[in-house]
Amino acid sequence: MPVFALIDCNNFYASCERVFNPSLNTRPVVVLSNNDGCVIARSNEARALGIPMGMPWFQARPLCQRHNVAVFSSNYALYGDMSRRVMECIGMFSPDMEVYSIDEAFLQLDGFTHRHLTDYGQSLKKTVYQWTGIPVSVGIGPTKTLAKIANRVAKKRTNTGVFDITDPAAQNAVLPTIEVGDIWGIGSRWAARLQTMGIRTAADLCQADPCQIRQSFNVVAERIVLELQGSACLDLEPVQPRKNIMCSRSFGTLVTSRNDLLEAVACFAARAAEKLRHQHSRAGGVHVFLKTSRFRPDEPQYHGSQTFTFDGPSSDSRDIVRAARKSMTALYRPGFRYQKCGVMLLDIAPAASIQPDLFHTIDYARKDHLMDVIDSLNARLGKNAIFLAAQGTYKSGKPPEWIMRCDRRSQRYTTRWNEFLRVRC
DNA sequence: TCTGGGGTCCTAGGACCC
DNA sequence: TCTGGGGTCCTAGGACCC
Repeated sequence: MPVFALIDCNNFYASCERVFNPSLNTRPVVVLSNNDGCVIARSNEARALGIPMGMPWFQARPLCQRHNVAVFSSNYALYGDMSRRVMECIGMFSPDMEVYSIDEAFLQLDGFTHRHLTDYGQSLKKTVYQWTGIPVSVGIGPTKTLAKIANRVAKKRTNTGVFDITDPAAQNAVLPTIEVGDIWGIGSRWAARLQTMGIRTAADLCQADPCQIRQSFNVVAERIVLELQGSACLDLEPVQPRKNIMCSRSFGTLVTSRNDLLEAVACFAARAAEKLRHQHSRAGGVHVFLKTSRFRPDEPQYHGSQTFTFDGPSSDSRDIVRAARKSMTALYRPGFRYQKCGVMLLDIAPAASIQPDLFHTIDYARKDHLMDVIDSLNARLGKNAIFLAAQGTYKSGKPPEWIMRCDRRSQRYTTRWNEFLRVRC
């Protein structure tokens, strides 16, 4: 029988901030989304103050000021690098690992059952903390879904941060105490529908008839029932190249100017192209969208999108930026105050397997070489050491209006030479 | 004044094919 | 009066995740 462990970092973003700033250990900590829009991470103390996840910052602000909460803009350079370290450490505890998100990983521990699994979890937790400073919780179970539940229990109801739900007795004890909406894969819509069917807890869902759940919902829901019953339907997933690559941002302030939009969309397109090349793929097309703010119902609303298809697949920033600007030009209407735009790359395929058509004239070798040079310069000298002029050059000396706000970002301690932690003795 | 970003999978229905 | 059967592919929309 398989054994899965789910390792989940506790309040990951808040914990990252604390690693480099121990004075935060005694203060509630909150991290804001991109553009300082809303709360996306909270330390336990901030949770206890009743600051809900997703609360807009302008609403959370008075509460935070009253309670001396430390508030940070998102610092993805830091979180991404800390995540890499944590994952590297977790990976030493089993050859079979799936990095599930920036702060979670599954391990398969089938071969480890001769050890005491809880002890093994303890030593993992201790090692990650010692090597990275990040606290984690470990849930162990016979399926991924049960391991998720075990992790929840580990985090909320144990002092040790490790919980093993492999034993059926443990399952019988825990499942009735888990609300159906807290099960992995059951969102708010399904939870509401299940409630009306009289299914309120994980134990209720576990006892439901999988076929009937499939008929009422779909195969995904059926799998959740089976997983709760202990038959593993979900394996560890190998890392797959992305099928879609998106880059979008809300603007720092609402934008009216066509030139600003062209500059913004060029930046997003260039960033998306970098991600595309990083996974050695090419895209068949570019999708651009542009919209006004749904939170301003009093203002005229505009939602537009446009798809551009390449003659042959491309990963060349110049092609992708050109296509994005062309689409933006077609989308733009004067007289609106725009809140957000974005670029999505479509029909992504591995660069190596591109089938050129009989009359193709694209010199891939030459284009790839240029992009390699750009990417390696930026890797060596820092982000945007070299970029396309269409991305804008800050001629006026101050950043353009569309640049997102991040007034409260901490130092990028681990990825910038000039932002190292300084300690005064 | 101020409300994130980036993904995945499944299903139903329509177009189209032989 | 009477109008097949079986398949694939694509898209939009809806659900979910962190």
